Amino acid sequence: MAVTIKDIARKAEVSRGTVDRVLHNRKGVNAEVAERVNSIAKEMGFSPNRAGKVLAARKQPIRFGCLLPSIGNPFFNDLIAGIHLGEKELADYGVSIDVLQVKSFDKNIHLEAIKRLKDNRYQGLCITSIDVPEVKEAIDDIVISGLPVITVNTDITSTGRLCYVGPDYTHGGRTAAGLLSMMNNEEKLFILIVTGSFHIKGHNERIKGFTEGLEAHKMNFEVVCLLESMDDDEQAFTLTSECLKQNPQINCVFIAAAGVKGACEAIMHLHMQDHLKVMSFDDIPSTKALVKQGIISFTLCQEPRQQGYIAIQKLFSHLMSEGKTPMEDTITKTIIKIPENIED
Amino acid sequence: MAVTIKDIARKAEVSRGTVDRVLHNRKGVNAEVAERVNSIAKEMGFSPNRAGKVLAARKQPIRFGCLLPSIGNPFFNDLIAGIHLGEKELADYGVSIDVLQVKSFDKNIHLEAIKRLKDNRYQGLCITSIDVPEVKEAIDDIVISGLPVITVNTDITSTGRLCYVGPDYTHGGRTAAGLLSMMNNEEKLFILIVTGSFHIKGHNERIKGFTEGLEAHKMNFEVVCLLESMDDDEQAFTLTSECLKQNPQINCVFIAAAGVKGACEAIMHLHMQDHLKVMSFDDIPSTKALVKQGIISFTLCQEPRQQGYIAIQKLFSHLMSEGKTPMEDTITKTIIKIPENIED
DNA sequence: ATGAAAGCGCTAACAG
DNA sequence: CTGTTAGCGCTTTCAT
Repeated sequence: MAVTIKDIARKAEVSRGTVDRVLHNRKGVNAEVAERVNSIAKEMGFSPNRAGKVLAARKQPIRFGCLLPSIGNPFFNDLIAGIHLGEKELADYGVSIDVLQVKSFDKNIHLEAIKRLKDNRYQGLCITSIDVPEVKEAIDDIVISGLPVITVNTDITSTGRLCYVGPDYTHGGRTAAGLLSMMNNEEKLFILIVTGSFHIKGHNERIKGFTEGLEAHKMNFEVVCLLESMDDDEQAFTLTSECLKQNPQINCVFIAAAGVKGACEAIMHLHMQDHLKVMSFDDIPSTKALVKQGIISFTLCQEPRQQGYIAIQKLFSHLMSEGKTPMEDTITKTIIKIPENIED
Repeated sequence: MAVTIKDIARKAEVSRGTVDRVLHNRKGVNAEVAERVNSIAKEMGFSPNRAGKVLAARKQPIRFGCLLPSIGNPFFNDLIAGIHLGEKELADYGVSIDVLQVKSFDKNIHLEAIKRLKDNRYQGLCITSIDVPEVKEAIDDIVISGLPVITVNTDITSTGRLCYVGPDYTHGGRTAAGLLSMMNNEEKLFILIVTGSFHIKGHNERIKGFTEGLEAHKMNFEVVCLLESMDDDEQAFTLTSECLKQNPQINCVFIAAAGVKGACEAIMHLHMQDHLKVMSFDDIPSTKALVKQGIISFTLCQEPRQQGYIAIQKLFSHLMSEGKTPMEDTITKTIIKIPENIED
């Protein structure tokens, strides 16, 4: 049977209340007593019982807040589903979650949203934002005020955030290169890269991983064009169409971000799908359909649902352990999807 | 705030004890009262609070038993790790787990092990066994006695088991065919299939999925040999060596079960690795190494860790909800692993 | 500064 | 047949 607060109290010859005070570093305990209780607790290997904590805490339910740039971006649907799964599983423990959705990556919108979350007195935050100095400052501000913050999907580096939960973008790019190298029969690759934005680190890392991977495999390749779709399908359609027309030698399209549907429509419009190997990321419904149709050879996913779910679980764990256990980053897997396993 | 037993008691004008009795279908309650309480509970949307249940149940800790044919089969290491992860997460709720490991698939050994589990008064069982009549009977026997049973990794069909947690073997084979079709440049495939046992359904389903998948892709192929390794590396080595020597036209090896290392050693011995596409299942350490070396083109994994973890979580959920929520099967994903993402 | 007691939701034991 | 009570581990409040 696990050791409880009562056991410690008995051994230390104090009351349960005192033990509780010591364990939470609350003021008003004699230093010697505190020392004694602490060492006994450690010695006995005490770890608080979740069920007990949760039950006692029911009077003040736990609330988490999330910030996601998810408006107009179906990728986040699965991530949000993961968040809600976590909420459901923790409902018995009094946890409820608010998701604040914003549109795109405008710095001021994000700063304002973060401020709103801060003012809303949550017990924990879960944030996908942009890695710029102002946001970093805002995050650190929150962390200093004692509120735990987990970054999701996109890290915000060098801040006091608890941990990061999300993909390794470079790894995704490298995996695409690895698969492509297995599929290619020594003919030279003329590659069109369609990225989302030159200013988003994850997109750049995917491209870097991809080209580095091709080099590592000693592939004979040339990047013919590098287009910026601004994660917009129309933009992707227009730019891809033009590029393909002007560069008929292209035999491979690497879509590093959103705009998958637009780029693929351009390809289909020009009836080039049979002569092109197309790779993409994520599996939003339109991408799924394109994989099933065989337009896209494969798409790489990075467990969006798990990202949301794990982030919530970690916030809760952190609260339960009062931050005494260090939090490690969780890097989600790179999942290869082809027509056969896209529905998994 | 969620509705509690107390709320129901007040509304039904009975005591909490009575409500508890009704909710657990215990004898000794006036039929009319029971009816009233039940309808009020339903109406108010009552669902028992886990934390409360768990705390109250601490006097009689929960014990689960598992049966795995894991001795000498490293595949099960990850599955066991998943079981222990579940145990760790539920430790606060008084859950502990015994894993009974047996060697191979001998019917009598399994029957005896199942008997031992039954006699051991667990609150739930998690079983990987063989789908034969005697085992079915033994399982049904246990289920009838009121003990929930979940089948893991290999289903035991048409029994009263709660649900199955594990892969879809056919799907795995079909995915292998899909990937192979993407990698192949129209030359005819001469295929050697190395299976584990002709009597294990999962192995047969993988082969069926594979050949059906190749047909669906209109691949030009011929199965030259079909070998039975008995999941043994030495056996696999010997048979594969002979077959490859006698059939030099073979350019593709499909390893449907264990024996991966043996088969690959035969290939390397004959220096044929550069002329063969090799596919396998699972990612035990030796298989991982072979993928990284490039001997195996890809290996397909079916989330062994998740299988163990989910099975335990489901058993616990079932206990917590007193079996009032129906349990659905969980089919694990088919994960494609190539050198770049094998460590994920 | 510390102890005592109540209560979170649920179940089990006892009392009628 | 049903109500009452105690207690699981923990936190909080009140009393000392």
